[in-house]
Amino acid sequence: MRQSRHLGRTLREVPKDAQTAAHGLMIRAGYIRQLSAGIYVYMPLLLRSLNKISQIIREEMTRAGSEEMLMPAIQNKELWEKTGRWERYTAIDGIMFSFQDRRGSTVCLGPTHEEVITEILRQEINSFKDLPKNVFQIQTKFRDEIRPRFGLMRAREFVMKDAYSFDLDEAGLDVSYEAMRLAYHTICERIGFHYRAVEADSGAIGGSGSQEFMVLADTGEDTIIYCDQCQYAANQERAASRLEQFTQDTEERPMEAVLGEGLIGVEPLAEFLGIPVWKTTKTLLFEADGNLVAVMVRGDCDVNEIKVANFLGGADVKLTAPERIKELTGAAVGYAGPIGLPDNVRIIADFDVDHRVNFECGANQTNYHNINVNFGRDLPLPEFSDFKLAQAGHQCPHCDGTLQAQRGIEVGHIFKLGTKYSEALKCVAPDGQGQQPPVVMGCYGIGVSRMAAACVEQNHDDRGMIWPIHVAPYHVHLLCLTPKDEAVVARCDALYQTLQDAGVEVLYDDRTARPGEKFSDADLIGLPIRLAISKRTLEQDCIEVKLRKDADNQMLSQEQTLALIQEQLG
RNA sequence: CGGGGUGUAGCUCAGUUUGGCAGAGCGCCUGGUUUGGGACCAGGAGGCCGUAGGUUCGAAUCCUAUCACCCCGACCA
Repeated sequence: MRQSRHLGRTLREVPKDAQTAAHGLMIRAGYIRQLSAGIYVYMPLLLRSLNKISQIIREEMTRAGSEEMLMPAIQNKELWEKTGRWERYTAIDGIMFSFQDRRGSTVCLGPTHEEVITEILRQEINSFKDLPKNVFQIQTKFRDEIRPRFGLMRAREFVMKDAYSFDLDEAGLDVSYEAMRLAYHTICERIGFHYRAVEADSGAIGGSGSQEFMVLADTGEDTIIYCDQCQYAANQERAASRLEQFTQDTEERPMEAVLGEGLIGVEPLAEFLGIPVWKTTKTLLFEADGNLVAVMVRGDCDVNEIKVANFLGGADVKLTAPERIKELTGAAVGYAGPIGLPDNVRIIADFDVDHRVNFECGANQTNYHNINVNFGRDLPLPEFSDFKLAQAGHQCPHCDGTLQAQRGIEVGHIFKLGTKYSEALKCVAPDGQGQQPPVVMGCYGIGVSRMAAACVEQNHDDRGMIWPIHVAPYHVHLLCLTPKDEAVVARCDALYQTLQDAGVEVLYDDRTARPGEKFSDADLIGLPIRLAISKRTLEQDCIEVKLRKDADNQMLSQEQTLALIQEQLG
């Protein structure tokens, strides 16, 4: 492509809307233009990268036995009502765009396609012999995100690959899931990501097992918890951890309420009371689908709200408002405790709250703290489960290692869905013996446009992008540095043709700009191989070659240049 | 949804407090000098000041409404 004809000019100044370095680079380099909040135009350079990422995904999905199809973006309300998700996605979460058509029917723009594909499979499957099936599509998805962010990273309209597997039983699902898992690893490796697969929470979509594929980047919206000794890695939403255990007092002391004014936070509290922080207890009040729940965790921990929600059967869990806390506890916020709460408050506690002798907790009275509290004597045993947020520094749940934390961008997520959708939509596989069991489903998503954003996020410097060659918009950026010199132009034109004939994708900067501007634009656009030709290189009968990721350039003959390009493409 | 902020030239922003000719830098166009990391000189084009209404002799500026975008929070396959 001749750059003089290319659409997508570069900007010298960073647009004010840029929220991350990579987001700013995408705008400055002419890859994206914003149309409205979270809605972007994919300019020619970006589209080429998206197509390459899509092609890699397409090849690996096909290789793994999935078949490509394409479903409509517009879906009808009735289908979503059958699975009970209409209300959740529109009224409660408000994430789905919906509107009325000419005839007054309510329709939506698909944020995901479980309903549609399950409905289709219901029609297509007549026997257990028709299974398994696995299909995928690469398509624009619509989600009215509450807070679009970071350009393509969290957009309201975006490109997604979604795949769905249909099996006779759990064992079949395991096979399908494993094939997808391996394909996802291959896809990430081919694109060139520095990434990690982690255990994940399956969230509102439902189901049992799930893993996320996380591209490692400090600007990622998710936190990954991983072990420094074994292979354990999980999204912080899901991660388990063990806490350091301490020697307990040998005898129980009498409980008492201690006055300690204005103590904010567990450290000052522990210091004031003369006890270790691990003896303190945080009690947080939540409303779960309207029911009150008090959650206790050890003072040196935080509550993982997702674990609480899962424990309560997928309830909508929210921290209780301060005014309500005052009503319930009779104390200012910060003094809630398990003793003396109203009867309608269900008390649940993290495992590590237990097995402590003479611990502290809030007294439900402003400025008062109960010390030397003991389960069984001062209050009944609450329901125990895992409610704490795993943090760096905690111990690994599987070995003696210490957990570490790192930020990640979720580019892929694979789920074992089970029969939630097939049951709701009656997608069954007659077994020939009179039974009609629902098919067992899996679903597998990849954020295609998010992958492009993650790629830039992970590969850039202060001057611009540094694309991995297999997803770069073009392989080579050819710069004609002296566009007024006919001999130089002729040489560039010839090389441009030669490269294209050899199957090399070239962006040819034939503009009448000064060399400095061309170098800056080349750095910004970030194509992996830069070739420069000028009067100077012509005199030496060679080409100046520079890899975007390297600091130095080299003068090579045309043969050497072609060889180097082939080597890079290999 | 709650709190805050911003809408003025293609981009980044002054000007609004205290009403009085519509501004700067970058970019763009023309001519000239330059020519390997966004060069210099001279000249030029370009804005219904987000939109609608109001106050006023006079509104980018004050008032009201409204729309859009951004940030923080809540929330979020």
